[in-house]
Amino acid sequence: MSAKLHRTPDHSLSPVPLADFKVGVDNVIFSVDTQQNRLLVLVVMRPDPPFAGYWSLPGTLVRQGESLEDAAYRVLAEKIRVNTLYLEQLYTFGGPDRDPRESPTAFDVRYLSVSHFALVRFEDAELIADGVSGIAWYPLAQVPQLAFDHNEILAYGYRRLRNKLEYSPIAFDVLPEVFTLGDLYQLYVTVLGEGFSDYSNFRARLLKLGFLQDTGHKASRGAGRPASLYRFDAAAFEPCKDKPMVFI
Amino acid sequence: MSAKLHRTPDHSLSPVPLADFKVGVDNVIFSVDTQQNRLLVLVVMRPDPPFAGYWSLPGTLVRQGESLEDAAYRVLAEKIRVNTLYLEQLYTFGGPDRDPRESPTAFDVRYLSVSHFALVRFEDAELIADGVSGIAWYPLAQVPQLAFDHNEILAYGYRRLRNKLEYSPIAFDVLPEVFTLGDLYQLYVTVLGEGFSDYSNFRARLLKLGFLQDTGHKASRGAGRPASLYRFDAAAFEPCKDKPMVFI
DNA sequence: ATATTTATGGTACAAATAACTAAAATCAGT
DNA sequence: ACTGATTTTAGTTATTTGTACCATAAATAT
Repeated sequence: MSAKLHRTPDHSLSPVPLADFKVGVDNVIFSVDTQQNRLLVLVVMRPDPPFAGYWSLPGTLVRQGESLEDAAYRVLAEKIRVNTLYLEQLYTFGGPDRDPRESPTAFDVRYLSVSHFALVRFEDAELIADGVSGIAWYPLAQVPQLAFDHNEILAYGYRRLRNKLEYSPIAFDVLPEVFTLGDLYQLYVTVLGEGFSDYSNFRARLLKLGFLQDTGHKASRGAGRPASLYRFDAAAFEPCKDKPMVFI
Repeated sequence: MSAKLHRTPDHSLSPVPLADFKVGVDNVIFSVDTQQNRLLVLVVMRPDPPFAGYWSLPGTLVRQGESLEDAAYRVLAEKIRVNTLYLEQLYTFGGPDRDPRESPTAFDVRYLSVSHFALVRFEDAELIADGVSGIAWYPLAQVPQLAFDHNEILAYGYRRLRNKLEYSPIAFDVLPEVFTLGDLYQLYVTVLGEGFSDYSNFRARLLKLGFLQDTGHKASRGAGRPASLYRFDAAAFEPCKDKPMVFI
């Protein structure tokens, strides 16, 4: 708790001590099990203090020479093997007292978390169990109390997921390469609930937007007329950038 | 550049050196001069290196015991005297090499910027000239090259401003307490350009949404029929939370 | 075969948006 | 005090878009 003089960038000499930070990234990683229609969140068990024995969002501290995004990708790669994914920055949580390592007496180090939001394909995703700490997909509704302020971060991520689903083509980062319109609709229902158009109107709208290309193949799984299989056409999506996909 | 062993939270002993950070906040502070219909950004002159003599976004480094938001408010209060304003977190810029103080040889300290987005009423805002460094409102189009990656941050802030204007009642944080529908329309035009509804349809929509209460008074400034003065009714806005105000 | 299930392709109605027209209330100048 | 310019206000109308609902097609299960 040294109260030395620090040189600030704007003025000459200031008696106000600056905080020293370690910066972490914590990832809210979502996936959707399209078989069971469940929205899943990736959590890892903390073996060491603080919060030993608690589940938490997968995170790490940023290393020398590493960008925030690099760190976020690294965490992801340590926990899960995927080839495709979506990732963006979410929000930065940085109040004092958010990490017990920095309180109550020590003003030495602050821990700040730059949270990220990621989506992976459930089928492709292979969890990496390192034997030391647990790792698991949790259905969103059943996520227990997490370490630190991670429940708050998760809530923030879920809000972002819902918003993005409305305007962005992120659904296609979660679905398999080819999918039926029924799959797509179910995905929206699993994440958003039932508060939007019925299947028929959803269908009509998506097809009219014109970025779903029919593969010509059919999917037949059990009863019912076989559904056409579609593929997302990223180029054809461009004009639809600002148009909503669904109306919540 | 010590390569000591660091204790990481998740594992035992790791030879990977973590980065040490100073955390800054940089504010994109917008205002609108409703007299001259100009969108303005607040910039300050840097008296000291790095980037001495460059304009930059007003920023500061986070102090011990201070939250990110507190730091953002502090910067604002140091530069400008206002009673009402809007402020929210924008994005966190944290790559290595974004601050010359951390490169090229030194891995000692990284500088990370948690940018914030703020709106103030131009009439209320009184700039605080501390004599040492300059401070000025710049029309957005005429902002020169700024220090660090601040032009990028500014671009990000402007995108946020446009998006918020579509769905949030932030216009009323910039306008005076009472205003005419013409004022409101002009504000939207200055920020968004001409790419949306004409005045007549804008008017009809806003009035129908029902959160503008007529004060009963009229504004007469020069030629033309005097316009009714309105006030924003925050309570009545609630139901309109998700409805767009304009269509871009 | 017949019922059941799921996919597909519609229609009809209500609501919202965009383009446009006209009237009302002021001012500036003659 | 009339005239024209200017700005606010108040509509009308055509077109598009969203919603609710229905009919048929193509498969499976019994």
